[in-house]
Amino acid sequence: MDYNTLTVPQATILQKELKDEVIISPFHKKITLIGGADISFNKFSTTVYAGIVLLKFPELTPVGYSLVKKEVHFPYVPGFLAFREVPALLDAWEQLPVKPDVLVVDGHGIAHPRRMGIASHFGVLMNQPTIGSAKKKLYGKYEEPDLTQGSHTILLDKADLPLGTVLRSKTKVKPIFVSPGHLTDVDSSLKIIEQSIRNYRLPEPTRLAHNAVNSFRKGVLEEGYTPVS
DNA sequence: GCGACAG
DNA sequence: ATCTTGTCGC
Repeated sequence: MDYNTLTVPQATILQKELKDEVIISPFHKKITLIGGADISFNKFSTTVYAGIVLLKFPELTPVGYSLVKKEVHFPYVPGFLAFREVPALLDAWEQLPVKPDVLVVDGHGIAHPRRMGIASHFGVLMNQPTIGSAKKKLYGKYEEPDLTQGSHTILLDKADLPLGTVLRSKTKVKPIFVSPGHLTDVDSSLKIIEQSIRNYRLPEPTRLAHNAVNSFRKGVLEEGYTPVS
């Protein structure tokens, strides 16, 4: 399936089909390896730099970086981020020597109009446990959490069903939006993200992935899989 | 018709 | 998302 030639109406149909394959269930397996995925690109360019970082858990020390460059033509349309970023992430994924127990994707999971955010989309395609961690809300309603670190409220859909968590990852910073992608649920995704926060607002997996793809885009890091020495 | 709107 | 320097608040 070539996402580059899809129209938004066609992409909507695909999301509605994939939606039935998303599995929301508690994740209780022990985690020893966690991954972080993100994309970077130059404004107005069709080249995207994708990356997946592997980290030891619970230490959160980087183990390796998988970086790939790819051409994309699907535009950024709110609600359809997956059609723009998933293809490149799949390449980075296949390039990994070992797969992580759970992957944190920069974006939303089921906290989406059709419950098919990029984290759910990727998870279903790869049959892989995923969690969405976003910096802004896309869909849902919530009460602002207290300003102290760790405070959180629930992100709800129109029927008041839980979609995810609005988490104050650090004291007095804007909250982040955590939602299950695939093979995880609201509680376990929150627990895993809480254990992935260190000294910054964003969890280490996506924070390091973001740093990596930016370095890659600037030529500081090279394409391919690179183990950390 | 009017807001909202991941990256 | 990316482009950018200084500046404000704790």
